[in-house]
Amino acid sequence: MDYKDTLNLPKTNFPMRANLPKREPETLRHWEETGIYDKIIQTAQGRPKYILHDGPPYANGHIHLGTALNKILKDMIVKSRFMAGYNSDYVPGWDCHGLPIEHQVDKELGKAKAQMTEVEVRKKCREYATGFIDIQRKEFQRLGVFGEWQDPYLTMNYKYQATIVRELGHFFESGAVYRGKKPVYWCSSCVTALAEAEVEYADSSTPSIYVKFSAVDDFSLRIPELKGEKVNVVIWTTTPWTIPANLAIAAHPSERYAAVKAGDEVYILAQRLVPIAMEIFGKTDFRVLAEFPGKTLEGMKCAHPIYDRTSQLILADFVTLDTGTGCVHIAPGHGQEDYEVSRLYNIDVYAPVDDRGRFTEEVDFFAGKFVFSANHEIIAKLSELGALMASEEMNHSYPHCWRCKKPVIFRATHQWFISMDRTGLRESALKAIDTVKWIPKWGRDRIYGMIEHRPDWCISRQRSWGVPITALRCSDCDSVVAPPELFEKTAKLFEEKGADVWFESEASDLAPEGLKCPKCGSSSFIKERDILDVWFDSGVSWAAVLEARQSLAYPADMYLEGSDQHRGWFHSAMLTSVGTRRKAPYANVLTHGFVVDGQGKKMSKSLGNVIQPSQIVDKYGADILRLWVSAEDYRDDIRISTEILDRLSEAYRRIRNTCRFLLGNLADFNVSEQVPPQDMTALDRFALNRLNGIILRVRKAYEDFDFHVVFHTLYNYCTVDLSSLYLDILKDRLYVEKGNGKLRRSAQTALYHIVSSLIRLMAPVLAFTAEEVWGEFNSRENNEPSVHLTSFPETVRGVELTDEEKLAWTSVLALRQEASKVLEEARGTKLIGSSLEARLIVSGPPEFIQNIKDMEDPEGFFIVSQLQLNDIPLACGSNDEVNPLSGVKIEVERAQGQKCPRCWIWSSAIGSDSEFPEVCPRCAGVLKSAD
RNA sequence: GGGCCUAUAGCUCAGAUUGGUUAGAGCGCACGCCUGAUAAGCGUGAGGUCGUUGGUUCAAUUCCAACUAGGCCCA
Repeated sequence: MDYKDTLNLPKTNFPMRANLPKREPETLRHWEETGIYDKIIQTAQGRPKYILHDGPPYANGHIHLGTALNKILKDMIVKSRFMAGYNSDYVPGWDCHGLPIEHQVDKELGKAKAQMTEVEVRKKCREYATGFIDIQRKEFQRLGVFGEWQDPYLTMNYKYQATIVRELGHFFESGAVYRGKKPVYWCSSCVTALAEAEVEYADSSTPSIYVKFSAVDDFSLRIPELKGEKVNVVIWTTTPWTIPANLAIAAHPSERYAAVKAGDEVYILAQRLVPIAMEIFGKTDFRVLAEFPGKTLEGMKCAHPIYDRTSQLILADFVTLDTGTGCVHIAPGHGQEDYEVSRLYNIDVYAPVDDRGRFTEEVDFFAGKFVFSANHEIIAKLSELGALMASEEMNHSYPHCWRCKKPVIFRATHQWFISMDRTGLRESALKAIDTVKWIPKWGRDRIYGMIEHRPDWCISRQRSWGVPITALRCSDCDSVVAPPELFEKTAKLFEEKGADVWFESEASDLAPEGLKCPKCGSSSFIKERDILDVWFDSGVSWAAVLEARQSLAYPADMYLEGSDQHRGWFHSAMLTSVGTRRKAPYANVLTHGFVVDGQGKKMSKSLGNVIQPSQIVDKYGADILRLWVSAEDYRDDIRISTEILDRLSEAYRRIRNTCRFLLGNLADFNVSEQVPPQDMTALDRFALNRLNGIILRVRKAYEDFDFHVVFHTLYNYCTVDLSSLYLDILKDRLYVEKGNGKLRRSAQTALYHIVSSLIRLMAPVLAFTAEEVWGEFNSRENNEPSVHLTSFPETVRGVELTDEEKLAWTSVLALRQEASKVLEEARGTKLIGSSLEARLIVSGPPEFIQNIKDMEDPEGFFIVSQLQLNDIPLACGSNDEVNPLSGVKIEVERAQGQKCPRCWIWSSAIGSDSEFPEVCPRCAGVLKSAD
């Protein structure tokens, strides 16, 4: 007869194959229909808060793996904090203003834009952003991310825009904001400022000239060899038209410079470049009078070659000696580096060029001339004045306008700044940095260095799509008029009508009643047309979101973004918060690395190694993507490849199948049938003791945000502790023993705790699968409708082990491992196939053997049919602490008797029961009791 | 070019809080077993000059430096 039907084999509806791409959307629908997130919020009422504040992704394009990684990490934190007993409401957000969107809209509009008003363009931008918010929201939700998706924060929301203006007002009020000049890319054909992203580099031919600046100061005071000589400093430039704006010459502080005499003049230039330069100048007969470090030159003055003013010598680290003379022509109004170094020396930002790229009236000889066409005239003038040492044409990469493709210029224009030092912002920010916990801790050094060295924050942009800098200027005296009432009035208007109102209204309508210029008393104003840097928008989210929403709190417990945000959002949030609230907006900052390919290279279209989240979700499922996020140590850059995903799929299947096996063996188990710990078998208690270790370890890992520890711990638990050890041993008892017998119920009690804990421990990572397992596990009990409403498991009580018991398990486990090697040898010689065909003979020291004798079912533990134990006194007399198996010998024989057709264990006692003569006594007993 | 970071088996991770005997785990791979978790389960085995080169030391994969490769941010 077939005894299979008399066994208690696993039974479950939980499918082995996940088919995640198909099943996950169903789960999502279920979550939506049951309002899972609302329930989470309700459940969390009254709990202590743990606020993870979302850094807003930019509302442009689809999500990529980096944003997916970021959102999944956040979700794992939010879910795990909820399960650890916190109220962790998550409000996702989007960054909506800014150039990339305006840029896209520009492209779509093409020439039509010229006919449109600013407000019309802004409307298009708003529509564009809204479209992508909807797309990204769906994409994020598909990943199983929970949050207030129906009420996210958007930087373009009217209320948010109002907050931006209010916070800006606070900066104005504090005196930190000023209007100054700064060079920007400027297209004189489009008559507009350009951002870095709007500039394309193309090869271009320009004149390159060497110009001498004759000394005004007496250089021999510092370099005695120059006594009585006619000294010149020689510069090199590829933009002759900036010579009229020259105000300084920069040398490298530590490089060596030489004073070279050729003919009756002395030329100063970098020592290393002397031979090349002299050849270019056509001077074959020269000698070096002196050599000195660049810093010797600091503060000396030369005469401007054309105009009646001086040009001072300064020092700058950016000076290189690849080309030119090592003496760099500095026009503070026409170059980024020139500008920065000039500020250190308090040199004016001078840019005598108008919007159309023409020299202004103040420029003698060239006024009204377009700068590029003035190049040759300037060269001619220099030559005429004897200042030109050499001139040649040169090909190099030069910035061009992305729209009209014409070469652009660098030109100082009026900009708004937040001063880093006027109100002590830098100092306060640096102090606040040390009140924050940076994870990993090098994050602190990184942001500290940036804030320590950053220039004043230029907050103005000459664009349409953003929040305007709502300041006025006096029409009569040009003073800035920006009192608190103005910001409060505009904020109120914005709340109601949005920031468009600034563009639609006249200055007179925007100015508060009775406003007068504090300088001249005029009441006629011009409104500022610049908009704010979008970093200011997202930077103040702590005010617009954390302070504004009841369910949240300021400062946040955590900001979590990629490591690039030390320069970005962490930075702007810190400055805005310190600037107006005097403290950091976050208590912890966690950073993750970037997603790179299997070789550690960054993903790029040109390398063709880009993987989209949707590809992974469609092929493997979101849970595999989530498993990937959890498996990798995100503090470094994290790799992704098909091999990695395939490995993870294997891991996923193992975890899933372990759950399936557990569920299958609990099919006939009811919680009311639990066996109390003291009545459980020793093996089951041992298993629960292991489970407790896992629970503690995993909970700690969640607390520390060590998700890869969560993954490795749970995965190893499934494979090592459960599948290959405990569950393998347990099969005999579960299948063969009496269905409702104590031995079987003891095992099931353990399995119940295990699966119940496992599901909850994995829920923050495997959000979909855990829910699926929960549905099957909980179908009889109907406690919580969702695993995501439960809490992390507590450790099981009453299964503690004494030190002696622990030691005994260690030695018995070591023996089991060794036994499997011996069994494998026997398998190799065809002595046995299945281990149940074996009889194991273990010989060893009496105390060691006693450990085995004390076991309740030693044969079952080794999964063999018979076990023979022999005491042999210890030869050397001492216990070996390191190796519990010293002096132990294991042998294998074929098991005696016959194979019981029911339990497959070999026994000599088959046939001893007259009623069931085919089976072993144990099975006979079980079969009888079943009747 | 500057700042910060990373580098352990094919893959994902441990590890040496204070340098010290054969550097661990799981997966994958190879081979075998089982066919009562079966598009599953079990076992055994082979894989690493701990990125490279120097230095400190009796001793370094572990400390230091340089270099190489890679990443982020600047220029």
